[in-house]
Amino acid sequence: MRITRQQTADNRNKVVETAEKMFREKGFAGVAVADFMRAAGLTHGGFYNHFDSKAELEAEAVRLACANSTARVAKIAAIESADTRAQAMDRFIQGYLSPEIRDEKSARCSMVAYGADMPRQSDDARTAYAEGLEAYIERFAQALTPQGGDPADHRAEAIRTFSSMVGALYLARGSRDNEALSDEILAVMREALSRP
Amino acid sequence: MRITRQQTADNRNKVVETAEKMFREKGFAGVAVADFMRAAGLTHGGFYNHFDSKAELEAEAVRLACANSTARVAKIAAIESADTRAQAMDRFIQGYLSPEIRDEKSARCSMVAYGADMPRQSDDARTAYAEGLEAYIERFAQALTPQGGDPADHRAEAIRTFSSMVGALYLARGSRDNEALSDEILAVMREALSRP
DNA sequence: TGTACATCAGTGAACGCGCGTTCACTGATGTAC
DNA sequence: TGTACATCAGTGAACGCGCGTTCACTGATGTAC
Repeated sequence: MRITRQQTADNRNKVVETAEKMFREKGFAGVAVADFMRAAGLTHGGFYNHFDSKAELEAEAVRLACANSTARVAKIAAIESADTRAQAMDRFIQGYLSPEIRDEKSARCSMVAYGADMPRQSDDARTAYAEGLEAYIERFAQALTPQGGDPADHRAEAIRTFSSMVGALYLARGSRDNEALSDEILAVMREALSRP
Repeated sequence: MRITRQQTADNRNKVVETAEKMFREKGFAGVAVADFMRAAGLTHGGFYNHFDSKAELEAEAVRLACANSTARVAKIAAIESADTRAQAMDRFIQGYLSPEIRDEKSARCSMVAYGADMPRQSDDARTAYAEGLEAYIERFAQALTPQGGDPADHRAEAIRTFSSMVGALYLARGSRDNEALSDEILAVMREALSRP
């Protein structure tokens, strides 16, 4: 039963978006082709009309996830007023380190979600991650730059800040069984990174 | 062919140690029972004389890895002279953030190696990780404490420092395809965390 | 201390399951005229 | 615009492989006497 070109394109997007979210929750190996196809409202056989292999989709999922994360920071970087921008950035960082974000099943941050698997992923996926991180840090630096400043001067600050955030969220997510410790890590880092 | 009790115990240890190292390189799912048994010089059938399941071994691997990592920091914390201790800690941190450690196939730091998989591991493994991290941070705080100081006062500093280290190593390992970026992240954090 | 038997760690074939991928088929869309 | 046929996305059964786990067997060690 052939469908319209539009429907075909929509289906493909739906598959990528659905799989991407599931990968962030259960990892690449934890989600079968049949799983995300079913979740996208399709059957597994048709997958290969859109992709050569599951690995190809995984790379595309990384690209999409990085683009989404970068877009979120870019939105902050685009704020005109330096004060408003700094406030938005502070909210972003404090939110990033909140128990709510930690407790989401699908790791919200693509860099946290996918970093661990990169050494075992395809060249394509690894390149997507590395390029995505570069773009992300660049936007992050812009978002941290005061009115009229040069983002290049704030790149090291972006790296320091974002590394701390990633490490804290990573450890907090990994040690959720010890709630006191996990909460403590987040609280210490929220305080350390709060921008008064 | 029955073997001596000593040999039995040795074999079991060999299996745990071998598997633990392989898990850090390829992840739990990336190493089959037959793989690590062969690497340990045995055949796969005998595995179940020592463990109920692969999951049980995974939990034991996490326990061992955390104990090893904590022991390394404990060794520094045990140094009497505050100056020597501070120097050792500085070397440890600078080494942790070196390209050499990043480029090792098996992530050296247990917390980095296993954190990402914890949300999908058994209760047993998750508890081992969470308890291991608590012990690690406690030792880390001791190692950072100057002569006669109270480690409790340095716990927040330990969390800040270690979170930064973990985030930087994690991102650097994930973005190795972009060598300039990966090196830059490590360099920025070595500088930020150097203790003059 | 010596003997006879029970124990049990190691072996490797086999089982069953899940997964990625293939394939023949369907039928509505897209296109040539 | 209407008709006839080709295309191709979707379907679901089937294939082949790898993996965790089981099992019958082996034979040296451990133990009871």
